[in-house]
Amino acid sequence: METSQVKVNEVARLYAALGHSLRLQAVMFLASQPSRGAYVSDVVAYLQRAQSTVSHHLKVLVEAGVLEAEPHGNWGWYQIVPTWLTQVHEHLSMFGTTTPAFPSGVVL
Amino acid sequence: METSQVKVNEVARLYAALGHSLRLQAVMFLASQPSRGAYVSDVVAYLQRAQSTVSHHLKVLVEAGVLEAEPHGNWGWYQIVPTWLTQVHEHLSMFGTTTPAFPSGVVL
DNA sequence: TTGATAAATCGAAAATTGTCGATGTATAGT
DNA sequence: ACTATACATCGACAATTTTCGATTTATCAA
Repeated sequence: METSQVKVNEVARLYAALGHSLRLQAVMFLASQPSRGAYVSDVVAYLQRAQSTVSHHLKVLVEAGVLEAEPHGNWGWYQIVPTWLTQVHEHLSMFGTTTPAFPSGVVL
Repeated sequence: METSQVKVNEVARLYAALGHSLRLQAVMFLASQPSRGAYVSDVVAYLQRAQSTVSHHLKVLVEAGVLEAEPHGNWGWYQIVPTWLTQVHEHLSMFGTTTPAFPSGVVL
C-alpha cells in the first residue's frame, strides 16, 4: 500500500541515519552530554573531521528526525529530539505484530 | 578507543542493514511469517526484484546479524535471528531511555 | 563599520552501494 | 546420467554517499 510504503521509507531513513559510524558517534556524544546537546564545534572536536563533514552529518540526522537544530547566535546547537527513541520503539514493535498488512498472494 | 570503536562499527552496520527500504521490507516480511522465516523465492516474489538483488540484500542482513541462513536442500531458508531485537534494544538503552524494553505483543 | 568567528552551503573527487543479467554450483527428481 | 530448479556469485554499470577545501552567510565584538 502507498501509505505503509511511505512509512517504510521513513523508518528506513531513520535507520540509515544511524547506520554510519560517525553519525552514530555523534548521537552518542550528544546523548552523553548533561544537556543532551552540544555545539557544532564540540562535535567537530570530538569526531575530528572537517567542519563541513560534521555539518553534513548533523543535517542528515536532523532530516531523519533524530536531532533538532536550534541556532544560538552564530553557534549551531544540536540536541536529541526527546521523542525519537519512542518513535524507534514504536517502529520496532511492528516486527512483533502477528498480522501486519501485507499483500495477499505470498504463501509458504 | 579501539575496542569501543569496534562496537560502534558493529552497531552502525546493524542500523545500516535496516536502513534500506528493500531490506527493511524483507525483514518485516520474514517477521510476519508464522515461522519467522521464508525461502528466497518467496522474498523475491514479495519484493518484486531480481533474484540476484534479493540474494545480495539477504546477505547484507545476515552479515549484520539480523538474519540467519539455513539451506534446506537447494532452497535457501532465511529467518530472523531471535536475539537481534534484543541487541537493538540493548543499544538503544544506552541513550538513557525509560521506555520499557519490549512493547507489548512482541514475541521473540 | 570593520574584522573575527561559527557554521551552512557549494563543488568536485573518491568511495561505497544498489541493480541486473549472466554464469556457476549444488541438489532433487526422473 | 540427465534435466530442471533454487540460489549464490560474478562482472559491470548506475546511483548514492562520503569527504574536504573553498566560499558564503550570519552574528558578535571592538
